[in-house]
Amino acid sequence: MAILPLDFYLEQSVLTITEALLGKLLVTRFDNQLTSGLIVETEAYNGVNDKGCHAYNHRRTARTETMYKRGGISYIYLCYGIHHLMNVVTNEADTPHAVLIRAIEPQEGQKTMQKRRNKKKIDYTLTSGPGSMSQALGITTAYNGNSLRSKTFHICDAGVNIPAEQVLRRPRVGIAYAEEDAKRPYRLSIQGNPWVSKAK
DNA sequence: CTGACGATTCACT
DNA sequence: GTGAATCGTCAGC
Repeated sequence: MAILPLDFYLEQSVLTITEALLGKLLVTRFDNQLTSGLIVETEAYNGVNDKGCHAYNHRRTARTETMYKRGGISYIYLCYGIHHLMNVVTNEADTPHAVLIRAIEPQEGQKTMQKRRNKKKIDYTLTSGPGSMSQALGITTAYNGNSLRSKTFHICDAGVNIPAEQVLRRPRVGIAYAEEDAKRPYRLSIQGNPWVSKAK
């Protein structure tokens, strides 16, 4: 399967990429354990004018520096001291756009994911929600800033096409501080897919 | 140096 | 439905 080319990540509109990532395959091969899943839920963070974005108003700190790099890499940070949240950095350097990957539909390595998640049974909570998804794929802040076009960490075109009418658009949650920007329909998912995280 | 807090999840009532 | 977990980040002093 074809790893997405650099050009895919340099598109100007982060919303376009947020939609295009639905149906793509996210793959990790950490600790020699192959795990992968189809992306079913994404969220756009639209740079310096988006109050929900860590880089709002050109905020530039050690943490946000990753988002200011050229697209095609990961931006991973620790949330609530527990959860490793993974984003896809897009656009050219100095344009801090990112797409949060919120949920996947498991493909390869489901046993490994189950073990990492410490679950007795596989159910829809295995990879649903950004913290859970990262845990299942073994993604941690240790991989922050890494290329998404490497052997061990990449996104491929799985030949799955999601028609526009199957794309559900909802407001982002958990960012009340973003005020009016919190209401924007930046949270995208595949309509009817059971692996999408529960809307709050 | 200090303290408040978070792009969440889970156990428990 | 409610609250705890848990620690890096960031603004302010």
